[in-house]
Amino acid sequence: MNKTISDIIEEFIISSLDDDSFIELSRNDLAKFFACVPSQINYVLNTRFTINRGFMVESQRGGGGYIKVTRLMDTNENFLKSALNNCTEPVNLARGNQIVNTMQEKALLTKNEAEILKSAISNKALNNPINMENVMRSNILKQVILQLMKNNFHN
Amino acid sequence: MNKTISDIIEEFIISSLDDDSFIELSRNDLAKFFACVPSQINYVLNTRFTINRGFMVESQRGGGGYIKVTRLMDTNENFLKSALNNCTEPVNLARGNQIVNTMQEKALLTKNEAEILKSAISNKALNNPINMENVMRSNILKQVILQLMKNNFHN
DNA sequence: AATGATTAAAGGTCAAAGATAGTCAAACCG
DNA sequence: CGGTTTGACTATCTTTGACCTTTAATCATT
Repeated sequence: MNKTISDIIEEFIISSLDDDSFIELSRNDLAKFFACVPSQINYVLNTRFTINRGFMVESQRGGGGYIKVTRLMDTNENFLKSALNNCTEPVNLARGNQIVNTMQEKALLTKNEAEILKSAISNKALNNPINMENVMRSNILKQVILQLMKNNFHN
Repeated sequence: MNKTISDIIEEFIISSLDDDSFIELSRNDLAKFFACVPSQINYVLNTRFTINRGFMVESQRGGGGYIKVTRLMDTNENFLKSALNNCTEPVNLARGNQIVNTMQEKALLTKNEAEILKSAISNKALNNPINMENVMRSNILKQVILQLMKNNFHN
């Protein structure tokens, strides 16, 4: 709704990170640009650009000082890359579920999302013998919907 | 029937929910508008906008604080049943996406979950001409992983 | 030219003030 | 009595400013 100055600064920094994996900022210049006190920048960095949210902040004081914000490519990305590699060849049910479970462990999927996905790749969803996308798709959706019903209503 | 101020606030919020599935309110502004104490708003939310009645309330304190009221369509179960019925016959891409989008609008799927699902039923995921579960599964997973990468890493 | 001292230019910390929202129990009213 | 209204007190998030620390640049001395 009503964005705070902190929200706006956050957006600015994130949008500046679009292409590069890091940027260097000047705390004072940023504060001037947004007409706020310099410590406001620290507030934004401390509350928004945490490790938990996938960022790293380094800085240097003194003349020529700077603040460097890095978007972390943590092991999650490596895992996804390797999993994607796995998918260049057929994936059986056990292996598929294992991949989904690991994604959930790594918080790349919520429990709900993992359940949705596992129902999408279940044998039930995929056991269509004929080459028909629409049929396969309807099977997948059917399974997902059944799963959602189970999640949302207890019967 | 003499309406109480609580009833009137309830009606106001519900009418604000016309098309959108949620709105964000300012507790203080609303209280001022209805010339009541702010905690009156909490009373209305606690007694009228319950899960049981098909609503969800989220909020944030402090500067830029807000109250977000989401309507959880109680016709959700009916919609799922009808969608499931749809899936007894082939579902083309447009129709499939439409179903997923509606599930998202009805808060049955988060944005993330909807994206996952749409990538799972995309033409890319399903265009395998041979009757092989494992191949289809790996295709689906591949698309989902690509989507997750897009969600989690900006490149 | 080398070195040590001083100054200027960053960024950091923390607590108070400001801005919202939440809780709970007493008072009120039908 | 049961639902509603009110307000004092509390909790949480944001903004601000005074004071602190670190580092580069400069200056003075030998």
